[in-house]
Amino acid sequence: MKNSDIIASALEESILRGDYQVGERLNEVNLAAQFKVSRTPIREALQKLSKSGLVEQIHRRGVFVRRHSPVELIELFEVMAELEASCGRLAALRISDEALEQLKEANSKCKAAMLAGEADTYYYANEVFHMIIYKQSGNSILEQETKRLHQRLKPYRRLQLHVRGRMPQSMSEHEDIVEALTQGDADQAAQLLRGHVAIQGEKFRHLMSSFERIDKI
Amino acid sequence: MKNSDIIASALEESILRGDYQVGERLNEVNLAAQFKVSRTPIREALQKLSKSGLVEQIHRRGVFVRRHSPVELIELFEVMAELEASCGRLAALRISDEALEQLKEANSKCKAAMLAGEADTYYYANEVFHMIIYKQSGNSILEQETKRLHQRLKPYRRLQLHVRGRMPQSMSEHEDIVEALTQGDADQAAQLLRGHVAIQGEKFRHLMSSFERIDKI
DNA sequence: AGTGAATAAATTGTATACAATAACTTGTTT
DNA sequence: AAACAAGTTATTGTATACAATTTATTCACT
Repeated sequence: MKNSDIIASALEESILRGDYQVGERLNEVNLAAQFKVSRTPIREALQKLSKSGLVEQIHRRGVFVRRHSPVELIELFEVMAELEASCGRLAALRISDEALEQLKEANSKCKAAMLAGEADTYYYANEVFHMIIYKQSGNSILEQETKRLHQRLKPYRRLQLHVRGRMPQSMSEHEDIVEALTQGDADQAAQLLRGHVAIQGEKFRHLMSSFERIDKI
Repeated sequence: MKNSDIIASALEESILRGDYQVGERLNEVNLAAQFKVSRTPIREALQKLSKSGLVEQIHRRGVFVRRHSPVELIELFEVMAELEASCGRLAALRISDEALEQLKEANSKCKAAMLAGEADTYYYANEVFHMIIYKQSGNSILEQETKRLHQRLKPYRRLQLHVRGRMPQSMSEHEDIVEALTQGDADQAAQLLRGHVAIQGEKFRHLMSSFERIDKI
C-alpha cells in the first residue's frame, strides 16, 4: 500500500466527517505539512479522491470539496435504487440459506434499535442488511459498484433517517424484501428494493426543500 | 484540460487498439520520452487509467495492462445488462418523440448494414441506438456510468458480433425494444434490454470457450 | 552445468526546484 | 470613494534529483 493511498483514505474520512466546508479548497502545501510529506504524494491522493466524486479538480485552481447539486442528488438516489434492485434481482436467484438467516438477524437488530429509539444502531444494522444483499448478488463487480455509490450517499442517507415515522416503515419493507428473497421471486425482490431506496430519495428531497425554505426566511 | 488528461486518453485509446499485450508493463521513462514530457504527468495519467480498470497498479512494481478473467467478464456483462435494463426502464417513462424517431432511424441503418453484410457499419449504428436509450433515461449519472461500462466492454462486444446469425436476431430485438419504449411499458423495456445484452454475454462465453478449446489442440 | 548469493542496473516512490498561472494587494485615476 | 491596472504573492503544474526497492546479471560453489 502506497503512502498516497493512506493519505487518500485519511482525507476521505476527514471530508465525510465534515472537517471541511463544501467548496473549500484543499491546499497542497498545508496538507503536505500536516502529513509531513512532500506535495507529490498529496497530489496523488487528491487525484484518487477526485475519482470518487468527493472533490473536484479544476485546472490551475486546485481541488475543492464538492457540493452535489439537488438534481445530481436526485439522480444519485435514482441510480442507487436501480443498483439495489439489480442486486436484489440476482440475489433472489442465488442467495444462500445462511445469508437469509443473517438478513433476518440484521433485521431483528434493526427492530430492537427502532424500539429503543437508537438511530445510530439502527443505521448500522440497516447497512449490514443491505451489504448482505449486495454480496449475495453473486456478482463481485456489481457488489463493488453498489458499495461505492452507497458510500457516496452515506452522509445524505443519514440525514433522512430522522424523518418522522421512517424507521417503522423501513422495517416493514425489510421484512417484505426478505420474504421475496426467500421465495426466490426475482422481480418482486427487485421491485421492493427499488421502492425501498427510491422512497429514501424522495424523503430526502422533502428534507432538502424544507431546509431551503428555512434558509429563505 | 491538463496535460496528463491528454496523455491518459491517448494511452487509453492505444491500449484499446491493442498496441500493448495484456500483462505488459507500461514503463514510465519510455512513455515520458515518447510523449516528450517528464515522468510526473505520465504517472498522473497512469493513475487516471487505473480507475477505469484498464491497467493495474502494483506497488513498487509498476502499472500493467490488465487481463480480465473469464469470471470478471461474465460479471461485467451481467452488470451491463442490468444497467441497460435500468436505462430502458426510465427511458420508457421519459423518452421524447424525437428520440423515438432517432431510434427508428438508427434501427434502419442497422438493418441496411446487416443486409449489406457490413459488420463495422452495423456496429456503429448499434452503438448509436444504445447511446440514445442511455441518454433518454433522463439521468445523466446513470447515462455516464452506463457509457463507462459500455466502453470497457467494447473490445469484447465487437468480437462476438461475428457469431453466426447474431445480427438478424439482434435486429428483431431492437424492434421489440422500440415498441416497448413507444408504449411506455417500463417493465417490458427493461426486460427486453436485459435479455438483449445478457445474450451478448452468453454468446461471448461460447466464443471464449471455443477459443480455449482451439488453444488446447 | 546448475543453483544460489552478491552485486549491478533498472525502476518506482518521494522530495525539491523551477515555471506558469491565478489570486491578491496596493496605488492611481476618475 | 469606487474602479481599474500594475505589480506582488501564492499556488498549481512540470522537471529534475535523490532514495528505496525490485529485477537482472555475474560469479563462486556444489
